[in-house]
Parts: sequence; structure tokens; C-alpha cells
Amino acid sequence: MPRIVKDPEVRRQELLDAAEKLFGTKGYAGTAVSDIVREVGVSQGTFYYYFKSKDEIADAVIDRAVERGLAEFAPIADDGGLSADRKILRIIAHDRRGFDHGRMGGLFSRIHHEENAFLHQKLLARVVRKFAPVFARIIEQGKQEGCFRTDKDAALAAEFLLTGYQFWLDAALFRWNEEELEARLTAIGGFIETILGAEPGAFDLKRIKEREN
Amino acid sequence: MPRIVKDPEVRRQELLDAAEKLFGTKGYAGTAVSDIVREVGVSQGTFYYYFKSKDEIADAVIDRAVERGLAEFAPIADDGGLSADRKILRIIAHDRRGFDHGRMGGLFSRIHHEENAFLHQKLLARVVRKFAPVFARIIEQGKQEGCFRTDKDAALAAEFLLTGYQFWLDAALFRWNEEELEARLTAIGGFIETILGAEPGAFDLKRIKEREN
Amino acid sequence: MPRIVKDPEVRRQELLDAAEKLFGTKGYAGTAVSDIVREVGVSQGTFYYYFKSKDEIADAVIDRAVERGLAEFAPIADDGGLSADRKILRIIAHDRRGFDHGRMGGLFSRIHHEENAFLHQKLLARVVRKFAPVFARIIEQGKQEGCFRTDKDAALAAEFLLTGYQFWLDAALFRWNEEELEARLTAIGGFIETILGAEPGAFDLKRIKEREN
Amino acid sequence: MPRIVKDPEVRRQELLDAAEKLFGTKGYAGTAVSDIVREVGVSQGTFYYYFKSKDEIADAVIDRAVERGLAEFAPIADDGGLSADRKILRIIAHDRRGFDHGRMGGLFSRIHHEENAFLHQKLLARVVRKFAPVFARIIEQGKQEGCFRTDKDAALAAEFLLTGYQFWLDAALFRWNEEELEARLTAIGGFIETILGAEPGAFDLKRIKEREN
DNA sequence: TATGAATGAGCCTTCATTCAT
DNA sequence: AATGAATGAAGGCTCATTCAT
Repeated sequence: MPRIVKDPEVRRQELLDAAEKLFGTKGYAGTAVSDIVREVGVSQGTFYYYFKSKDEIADAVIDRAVERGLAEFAPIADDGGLSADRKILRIIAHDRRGFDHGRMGGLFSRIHHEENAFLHQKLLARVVRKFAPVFARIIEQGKQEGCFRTDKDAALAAEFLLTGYQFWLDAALFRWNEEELEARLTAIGGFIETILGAEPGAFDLKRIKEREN
Repeated sequence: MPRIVKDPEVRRQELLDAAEKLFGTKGYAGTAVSDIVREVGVSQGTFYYYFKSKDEIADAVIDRAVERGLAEFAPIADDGGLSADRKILRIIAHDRRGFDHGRMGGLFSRIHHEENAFLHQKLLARVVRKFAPVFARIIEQGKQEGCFRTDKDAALAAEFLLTGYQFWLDAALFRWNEEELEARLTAIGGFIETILGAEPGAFDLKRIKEREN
Repeated sequence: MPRIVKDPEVRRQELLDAAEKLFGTKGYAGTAVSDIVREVGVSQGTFYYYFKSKDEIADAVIDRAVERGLAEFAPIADDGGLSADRKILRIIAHDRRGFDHGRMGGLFSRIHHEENAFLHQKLLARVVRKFAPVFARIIEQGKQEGCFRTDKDAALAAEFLLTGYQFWLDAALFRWNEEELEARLTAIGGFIETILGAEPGAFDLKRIKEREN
Repeated sequence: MPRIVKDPEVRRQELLDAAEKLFGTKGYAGTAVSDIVREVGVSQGTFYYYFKSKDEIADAVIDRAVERGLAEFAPIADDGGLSADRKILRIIAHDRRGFDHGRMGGLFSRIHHEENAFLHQKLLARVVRKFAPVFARIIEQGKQEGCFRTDKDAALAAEFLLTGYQFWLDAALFRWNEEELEARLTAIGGFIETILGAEPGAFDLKRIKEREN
């Protein structure tokens, strides 16, 4: 086989891309290292030149996904001209749009698969740990702006809502059908609103959809 | 070598017991069928006489665990002399006691293990689907009694809170340390209370603990 | 493939036979487990049903070889009608005959191979530890009979001579050519004689050969 | 990454040093080429610039060790003012001192390791072939001086004793404990003495130790 | 009902070596 | 003289499952 040398960082990303795709398609256990290297078109040895083990690439895939998600939402979170409730609305809308466009999972996650509990869990903890602080800051902002009337700890509220959002809306996990999912999508807005003490209808996801159009 | 014949139902339960114990200890993937039969003291063949596959016994283990949980909480849920908020308090307290006594997991689940995502997920859907109706009924009761002031759909609220409870408090999942867990344990009472529109302090888990003593 | 069930002990011996043959032919490292099972005509899984690892079968092969050697020489060592020096002569002669008949190695060992140092060493320690006591007893006998005039410790002398015999005559190890080997074969008789204080010519291996014919 | 150019001979020695150290620590098979280059801080390619293969560096390591040993003992062997028995005593004492100072192996060898049979054997043949002539000359000297009363062939006696010494005292090989090793250390002096026809006590290694102090 | 020998596919990983730069 | 990315063969081992008895 022709020996094609590439910039290491490029190779690494290729491997990560392939792994992410396959993990999402066939699951972690269902994906063999040989599948990954075949996808990329490199040798088995090359894989182990870049990653110490299959487990390590899983971690790397997840880390990258989380970072990517963080980067995606940072502009919204840091936008000085937005009120706290608008920020949250936008983030949810953004996430939902991804969701509606065939990305399987809930918040920030594109590595869902029916039999992919392993990665899903790995991802979860990291998502919550990384994103909760961002949300917490938004919640704090809202409390100061007066649009969130609550005395709950912002960080814990962020964690709790994130966890519920991440899991409850995970169709692959609960095997919700479309209708069931729709109902929960609507309901969760209300729960967020209640927990944060926002004004009624602030997170009405139906209104969001309409606005999007 | 000695061929010991037992009542089929007894054998089946022995196998389920062994599987539950090992799944909880070593995880699903980490437990080989050979481990299970060794634990029980029967042959590989016997296993496949009772269960079509390893997957099937996993389902059976989970089903049994859920039924057991349901049976455990039914008396509380059906107690005609208890107000809705007391019922929920009791259920949480009961669950916590199990938790404090070395049962690893959150609600109703004794099959937690750091590397047991597969079973954990299988369990979750069933727990939520099975228990949510029970909780929903309690919530309805509370709304009628007036102690829960909310117009949210009882079934969905039950699902959402159950999901959050089940996952957020899963120390194995998030790797919470004791202190972190304690903080979340306290906080979740407030979230339940807010969602259900109960009076402040109704689900203060600290008070629960004190009462228990 | 047709599933052929055999008595476990028979299967085990078949595997040991194949392993011994292949280890001797291609060396330990050079022999793959797949080679062994192909030779026997069973599946890879069957191998691991009988042996936990490749290492374990190596130990078993060696143990069996040592036991076999021990059994081969026991009748001579225990022969009540033989003087000590005749016993040693016979043992050497017996061993040499094996040697001349294509068994590659030195004493009791049929697992020699140019690149088989690993097994060779494993074997050595066990040979020396197991056979030395037998020889020691013969030496004691000789001391009492008066044909061995020495005050050396029988056990240590046995060990030392066995070690020298085992290694020095190992053609695969030193790459002796035939002539060189012949010379050492002759010389070692004299060293044994001197160490044991036997009468001159007692272990003249040339005379042995002649007698054998 | 920084490309450091060194005198080729220096580089070669660095590689040999690293290889010798690692072979002695982790064994030949247990040492990867990548371990060696990491130790030195050069690239894989550099290794293959200096040595054609892993095998070749093993040979080189052994050659160097043997030459070093030879150089170490030459002054004693060539010392015109020493009697033959004193020379042998000194050589053994010198070797023992190395032994006592943590060099693992027996005579001249610092490449011992429990799982290092491969190198050990490679070394042995060369040690015996190279050192035997030196010893043979000392033995001849002793025969002429009259302190060794034997008619055995000096070269063969040297070989035989060297072989026994090298292997019997190899604690890693036989897994002798300290006490067992001590006993064999004492005994081997007697065997050398007997084979060479030296006067009783000539090679009493206990006396050697005392003299050393 | 129960046994346990037998299957076989498949997987992760290691590592000596090559070669374009 | 040196780099380090890339190769690819090979190998040990696990384990769910089957089946003759």
C-alpha cells in the first residue's frame, strides 16, 4: 500500500472523525479498531501510534465533542446584548435545530446510539461538568436582571436542569416516539421556567419554533 | 459433577440472583456467563436451558428488580391515611435509607456500577415508565388535597423529576464525592418542591434524616 | 466442522503432545497456539478450555517431560542388584542412546531448540531439582559401598554434575560440532569420576558404547 | 524534536548502554526498540541507522560485555608474579565482589534476568569460548608449577568448570534463596579444587572473603 | 433437567522495521 | 546523521453459544 504521510494533527483528526462517526453508527463495542482504520485508510499500527488504546480514542472523541459544543454556545452565552432568558432560549433553540436536523442526541451530543450507553455516560458527566458553569453564569445574570426570581443556587440549578434535559429528552434511551417526544419537549420548558422563576411562557418551546421560522 | 436436580423455578431464581450480584459487582460486560454458572454451581448448558441468551437474563434481572421496587413502594403509595407530600417524603426516605446502607444506586436500582452503563440504561427506561404512573397518582392526590399548587401535568412532572433524581444523584455516574453528593441531595428537595408547588421546606431532606433518627 | 468429543484426559495429552513436538521444532516463541490446535485438529477455544494460557501449557509440557524422565530412570536407580557406579553408567548410557537416536537434547530433555532458551531454562531448574535427589541417593549408596571415595556432600555433588552435564553437552547451546561433542562426552566421564572419587575409568563413556553393542 | 548530532561512536555507545541496561532490567523480549530509543532520546530511525536489527544490537551488547570482562581479568591472568592457584582465587574473588555489589549474574555477565534466557544463552557460549582459553592457560601454568596435580586436558577442564560455575550459581535461573546460594558458593570451591588436583582448601571461598576484608 | 466438552469468530494490541523528508 | 510517521503481520485470548450424551 502506498505510504501517505500527513501532518500528525490532520491524521489525528481523521481518526477522531472516523471514530466519532462509527461510534455513533455502530456503538462503541460494535466498532472495532479495524473498522476505524479501514475508514481512514491507514494501518492498524498507525492507530496505535496516535492513541494508546480504543478507550483513549473514546475519551478523545468525547472531549472534542464537548469542546466543540462549548465553542458553539460560547458566543451566545457571552453575548453582552442578550438578556439571560433570551440566551437560554437561543441555546435551546440552537440545540433543537441540531436535533431536528438528524443529530440524534440531546444537548451537545452527537454520539448517541441505542447500544452506546458506555459512551453516553462518559459524555454525560463531562457535559454536565463543563456546561453547568456556563449556564450557571447565565442564571446569575438573570437573577441580577430580575427576570429569574429564585433564591436557588445557580450552579446546582444548572446541573439539575441540564441533567434532566440531557436524559429525559433522549429518545434513544427512552424510545420515545415522535409524539411522546414532542410532549416532553413542550413540558420541559415549563419546568425550566418554574425552577428559574422566570415569567410564564418564557421558555415555551413552541413559540421558539415559530419565531425561528 | 454430581447432578443436582432442583425445582426449575428455584434454579431460575438462583441464576437470577447470581447474575444480579455479578452484574452489580463486575458490570454486565465484565460478567461472563461462565461466572454466573460457577457462582451457582451448575453447568454452562444449564444456563442456556433457562435463558436463551445473556441478554435475556439481563432483561429478567432488571424486570425482577423493578417489580421488587414497585412492590416495596406500593404500600406507601396506596396508604389511604397519608397525605401526598408525606408519601413522597417517605418514599425518598425509604430509598435513601437503602442508599445509605450500601446499595449503590439511586432510586430503586441496585444494579449500579461504574462500568455498567448498559444495564443502567436498560433499567432507567423501565424504572421511569413503571414508577412514573405511581408518582403521578400521588401528585394528583396532592393537587386535589391542595398541598401541591401547580397546573403541570402530573405524569410528565413525575417523569421529569424521576429522571433527574435517578441520574443527578448517581454518584457512580458523576463520580461525586461525599460532600458533593450531600449538596445535591439537599438541593433536589427544593427542586421537587418548586416543581410541585409544595410549601417551602416540604421536601427538606435534612429534616427527613432527623426524623428518621 | 464435525464436533468430535473425546475423553478429556486424552484431549489434554493430545494437546501436550502437539505442543511438545512444536516447541521442540519451532521453539516456544515460534509456536503459535493456533499451530498447536491445528496440529490436534481442534478449535482455538478448546485449547483454552484445557489450558489457561500458552505459558501454562509450556509448564505442563515440561512437568510431563520431567516426570517421564524420572519414571524412565527410576527402575535403574531403584534396582537393588546394581552397584552405584553401574547405576550411573547405565543412566548415562540410557540417556546417550536417546541422544544418538535423534532426541536433540542432553539429559532427559527432548525440548531443545536453538532458539528455545526460554523452555530450556524452565526445564533445567526442574530437572536439576527433581533428579538431583535421585542421583544423590545413588552417590550415597556408592559412598557406603566404597566405590565412591569422597567426603563431598552427595546432594551438592549431584547438582553440580547434573548442571554441568546438562549444559556442557548441549550441542544446540554451544553449537558443538560432532567431533567437539565427542571430545566433551569423553571428558565428562573423567570429571564425574574425579568428583565422586570413583576408580579411574569407571565412567569411561567409550567403554560404555562398546558394551552397549 | 531538536536534532542533536553526535559523534557516531558516542551515539553507538549510548544505544548499547541503554540496551544493556534495559535488557538486564526487562529482559530481551521485554525490551522494545522503542524503549531503547526513548532512553537515549533519539528516534526509531536513528536506531536502525546504527544497527540492522534488534538482534544485532543484542549481539553487540554481548560482545562488548565479554570483551569488557576479558579486559578486566587479563591483568590477573597475565600477572607474572602470581601462582596459578592465586590467579584463580583472585578471579573468583573479583567476580564475587561484582556479584555482591548488585551485579546480578555469575561470571562476567551483567545481563541476567529471570526472563532473559535468550540473552543468557547467547552470552554463555561466548563467555565459555572466550574465557576458557584464558583459564586453560592458568591451569597449564598450575600443572607446570606443580600446584595442580591432574592429567586432565586443561582446555576441557576449564570449559567444564566455567560452565558449572556460570550456571549452577545463577540464582535467577534456579531461584536459589540466599542460604542455598551460599551453600553452593562454598561447595563449588571444593569441586574446582578436586578437578584441578589442587591442595585441599585452595579454593575455599570463605577464606577468600575473609582475606578480602 | 443437566452436563461440560467443543466451537469459532473476532478483537485489541505489540512491535520490529521501513522510508520519505 | 537524524527524524518520526507509517506499516502490517501476527498472536494470545475471551466468550457467548451449541450439542451429544
